[in-house]
Amino acid sequence: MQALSESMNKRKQEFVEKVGVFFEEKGLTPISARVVGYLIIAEPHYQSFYQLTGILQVSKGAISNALNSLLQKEYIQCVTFTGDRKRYFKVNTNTWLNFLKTRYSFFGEMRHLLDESLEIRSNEQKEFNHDLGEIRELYGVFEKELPKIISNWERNRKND
Amino acid sequence: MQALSESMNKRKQEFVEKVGVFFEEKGLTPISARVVGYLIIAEPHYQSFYQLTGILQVSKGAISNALNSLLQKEYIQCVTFTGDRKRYFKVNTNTWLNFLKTRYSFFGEMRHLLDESLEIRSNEQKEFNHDLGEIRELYGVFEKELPKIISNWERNRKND
DNA sequence: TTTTTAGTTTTGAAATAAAAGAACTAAATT
DNA sequence: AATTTAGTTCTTTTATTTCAAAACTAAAAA
Repeated sequence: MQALSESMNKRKQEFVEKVGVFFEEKGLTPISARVVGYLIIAEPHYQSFYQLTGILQVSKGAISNALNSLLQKEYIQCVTFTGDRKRYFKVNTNTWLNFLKTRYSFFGEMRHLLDESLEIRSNEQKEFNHDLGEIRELYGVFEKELPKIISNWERNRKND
Repeated sequence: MQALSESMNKRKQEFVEKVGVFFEEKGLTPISARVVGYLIIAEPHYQSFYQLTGILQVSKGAISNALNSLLQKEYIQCVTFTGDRKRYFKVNTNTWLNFLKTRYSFFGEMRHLLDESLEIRSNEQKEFNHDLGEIRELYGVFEKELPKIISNWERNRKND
């Protein structure tokens, strides 16, 4: 079992901080965001509940909530080892792919909202309606092209 | 000057509500999000401070803050008319294009964070490092392809 | 000059959210 | 059976956010 006081070097600390800010902006709580940041650079890349409370200096309750919410969002997953009761947590690399999928669902939702707005609007203000229509088009293009980029990449990946 | 009690029909109200939820998820406050929702379907597509307080039933202070924060984020812009002291607000269609640019800056930031994590990590845990590297690749591809999609669309647009 | 208009800023209340800490629980160990 | 481990859940504290209401301000109109 590692010492609770085990700490990170400056570069790692700054990295955790930076990823923390990034994912806070994306809607995670500060602690969840820092857990993700730390797990990206942790060695080994899986860390126990206990290690996380120690290295991030937060309460058990807070880590428990953070880990469970991250598990539920599939940012992380857990692994276990025979003869060790503890659960270890690591970032779910597949989910980082899913992030991209979420992002293209954003384009779809956006396109849909713009469709609906055009249905609602009269056809006065033609110029404004035209602008909305153009943007709708662009979101539609994204919606169509992004999956292609992903599946292209997936195909190349298999041929490694 | 329009009556303060002017109200929306059900469909419009639901639309405002829906866009409201959507943009709240993206980090706007409820009132800001509803302002955006309303401006998308408002006729005319520009609306005054006073009209917004009336139709959305919120205080002047709240609208003032909402409008200023939306202006700063460039979700909206204001227009004026000669002989009318009031400022009118409308959604900034250019910014909806910028949203996409913001989104591809996301891919760049993400790619950058993954680069840095690979620098920090030792080359033990080769498999995990390999996974991170692959994801980094994909984000890199997005970072490169999205601008192409946008400029393609911009080219077609001019040729209308 | 006084009043009105078109907002802004300040104040404060209410709601919500994040996290600490303590009490709890279920499984494993002794 | 008693204790330890590995967490979870509950309670409380603190901080932050969101908004209404009222006080304020600067420009325009009367």
